[in-house]
Formats: sequence, structure tokens, C-alpha cells
Amino acid sequence: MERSSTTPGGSARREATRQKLYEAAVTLIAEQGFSATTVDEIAERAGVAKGTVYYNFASKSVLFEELLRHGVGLLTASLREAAERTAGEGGGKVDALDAMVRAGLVFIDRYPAFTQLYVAELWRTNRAWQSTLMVVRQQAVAVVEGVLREGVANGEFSEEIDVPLTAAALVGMVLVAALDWKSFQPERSLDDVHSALSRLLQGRVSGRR
Amino acid sequence: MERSSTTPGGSARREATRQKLYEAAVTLIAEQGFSATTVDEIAERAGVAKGTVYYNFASKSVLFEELLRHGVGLLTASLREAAERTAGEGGGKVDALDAMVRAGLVFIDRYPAFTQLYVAELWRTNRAWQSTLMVVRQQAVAVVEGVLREGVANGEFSEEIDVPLTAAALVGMVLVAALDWKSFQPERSLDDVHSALSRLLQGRVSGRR
DNA sequence: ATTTTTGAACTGACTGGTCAGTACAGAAAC
DNA sequence: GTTTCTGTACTGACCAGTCAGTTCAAAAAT
Repeated sequence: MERSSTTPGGSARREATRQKLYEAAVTLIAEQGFSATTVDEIAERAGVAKGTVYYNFASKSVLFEELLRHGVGLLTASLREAAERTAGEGGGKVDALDAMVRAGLVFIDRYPAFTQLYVAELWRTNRAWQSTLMVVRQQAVAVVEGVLREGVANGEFSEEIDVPLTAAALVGMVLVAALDWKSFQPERSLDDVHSALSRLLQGRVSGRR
Repeated sequence: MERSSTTPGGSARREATRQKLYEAAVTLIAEQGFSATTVDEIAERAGVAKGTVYYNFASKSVLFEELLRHGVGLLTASLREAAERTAGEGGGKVDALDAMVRAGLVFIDRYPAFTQLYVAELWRTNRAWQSTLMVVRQQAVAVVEGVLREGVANGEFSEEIDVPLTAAALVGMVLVAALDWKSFQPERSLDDVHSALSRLLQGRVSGRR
């Protein structure tokens, strides 16, 4: 009863090809955008023939959609893991948020191209993969919202906070700070960036000391 | 000494045509992206002939670059105005930041398509207008950094804050929160969104009451 | 053990359509 | 009479998607 470790339907060889295509596509699309990236380029960078792309994916958009799902899946898992870990360690919700900020930074550090591409496509309208994006966005944001809600419930956070909006703002804070870090001062360490964001998060900006 | 209010070299008629083209291009590119938007579409939406586009702009990319400059110019002016106004009213730097958050929200409220497009293009690499974007980004972020630095100098803000990173994070917070507002809960009022962000900015999230 | 067959995976030349940019004569606007 | 715009037609490059053919490892037959 041998079974492939990943997708049930796919042979090991096929799965390897798909992975190569994801990797090629993610960097190219992050750099140039979806429409400006040609299937020929993706195939060439992945080291396969153009036909192979269409053997593995129904179309260019389908390749892109599956790429999105793949990537956000990784992020969501990582955020959830961070939140649960601090809970297990008996930390409060502030610690959970902080751990999630760090998990976000680690993710962006490891997959900067994916993050770039995600941000660039998220708020577009009238596109084929719009619904995929919405689903996938909600998965990630929901983890943050969950922690905020629990914090409100147990009194750690003010009851007056607007959960969805605050969650969006937090995600945005991390996202933009991290992209700027990678784009404009990549020499800085993750710890460095993390502590700057922690400070902002905990309101230790205004007020001396 | 009559003088055109905008570009010195352009007649009033020409300027009006350019404006129509900007407006057509900004919505189309926000929706579809630069590459997926055709010059024919832009011309049609603006109600002019295709030849007119090329009479007024050297190429599609040039049109886009000038659009970027135009839009960020508006934003920068608005942020600067907000900061100076609070200074005139004797407010502290916290008030200045708060006023700039509001100015940012007002801008995004008025020009959502431009904001969308800007975010989508900002972190791309290897594109023709990359340098234009950098210049233009720095103009806007510099205003925020200036206020932060002044606040550190006069003791209102902690000396430990990382000015460029904090500025980026603040911009990101407003940007993402506002885009989410427009995309996913457009019925909410600007005041509503503003107060949620103020609360976050001033650290009134954790700690009850 | 050797040969034959099978089929999933892959290849790359080709096609039909799309689109940026050009050309230009005549009409409007100023 | 000069500037700006129109309308139509055209070109050449580019590109998503197709498909007939190739590869090759493993299964089946001998």
C-alpha cells in the first residue's frame, strides 16, 4: 500500500514538477505581475517545456490560484501555531499577538516574493481569482481576529476595540513594515524589526522611557 | 500674469484631456493591473481617440508614471497640510500623527482606485517606473518620519523608536485598514474607522477601559 | 531473464488572436 | 493659422493555449 506523501492523485515526479513551477512562477509574478509574466518564462525558469505547464495546470490562472492557496495555507498554519504555542506556555493574548507578529515576519523573511505578489493582487477587483483571494485572506485574518476576540472576552483588551478593523490594521502594519524592511533595508535583523513593531504594538511609542 | 494652475506648458484644453485620461487610466489599472489594461480601453473610457493618447503622452508607461507623480503629489500635500495645521493650533506631535492618519483616510476615501494601484505596484522590482515610485514613496513617508523625529527631539516620543520603520508601519496600518474598509465594509463612516485607528495608535487596546 | 507493451509525463513547433504603437488626412477648437 | 483632436487603417511583435509526437520506467508476457 505505497502512497504518495503529498497530493493523493499525484506521482512523486509530478509533484516535483509542480513544485518547480510554483517556485518559478512566484518570483516572476512578484517581480512583473501576473499579466506581464508569460507562460514561456515560467516554463523556462522551471526548466521544463511549455507543454508541461499545461499538462500540470489547466491554465495560467489556475496555476496562479493554486499557488495562492498553497502559500496562504503555509502562512495560516504558521500563525495558528504561534497563537497556540503561547497559549500552551500560559502567555496572555498580548503574547499571542506578539508571537503572531513574529511568525508573520518569519514568513515574509522566508517567502518575500509570495508576500509581494499577495499584496499586489489582494485589493484588485474584477479578476478571475477574486473569490479565491477572499477565502484565503479570510483564513489568515480570522486567526488574528480570534485572538483579539478572546482577549476582549477575558478582559485583556478593551471592549471598545473594533475587532475586524483592528485585525486588518495589525496585519497591515506587519505587512508593510516587513516589505519595507526587505526592500529598503534588508541588512537589518529580524529581531530588530520585531522589537520595533512590538514597541509600537504595546503603545510604548508616545511617553518618554 | 495669468498662469496655468498645473503644468506650465499645457493649454487649458490639453490639460482637461490629460485629466480625463488620468481618471480613465487610474480606475482601469486599479482593477486590472497595468499590463492587462489596454490603451484602447483607456481611450474609450476617457471618450477620446487612441491617437489623442499618443498626442499627449509618449507611451503607455509614461502616462502611468505621470499618473503616479500626480497622485502622490496630492497625498503628500495633504499630509503636510495636516501636520502643519495641528502645529499652528498648538497641538503636540501625537495630534499631528492623528491628523495625518485622518488625512490619509480622507485621501483614500476620495481616491480609492489610486491607492489600490499604488499599493499593487510599490514593491514590484524590475519595472520601468521603479525609480519614479521610489522617489514618490520617499516624499510621502518623509513627512511622517519628520513628525516622528520632531516628537523624539522634543521628548514626546521615546528615543528608542526606530523612525523609518515606525513610519513605514504607521503608513501600512492606515493603508491596509483603509483598503479593507473600502473593500469589505464600505458602509462604515470615516470617523468610525478613524477612531478605531486612533485607539490602536495610542495604545488604548490592551488594558481594560 | 529477456522482450514487449503500456501509459503517464513531458516536449516544442505551431496557430489564432491581441495589442502597443504608427500614419495621416481632415475636422474642431482656440 | 496654429494647436489639438478624430477616425480609421495598418504593422509587427508577442503570447496563451494546442497537439502530434517522444521518452522511459515499470508491468506483463514470453
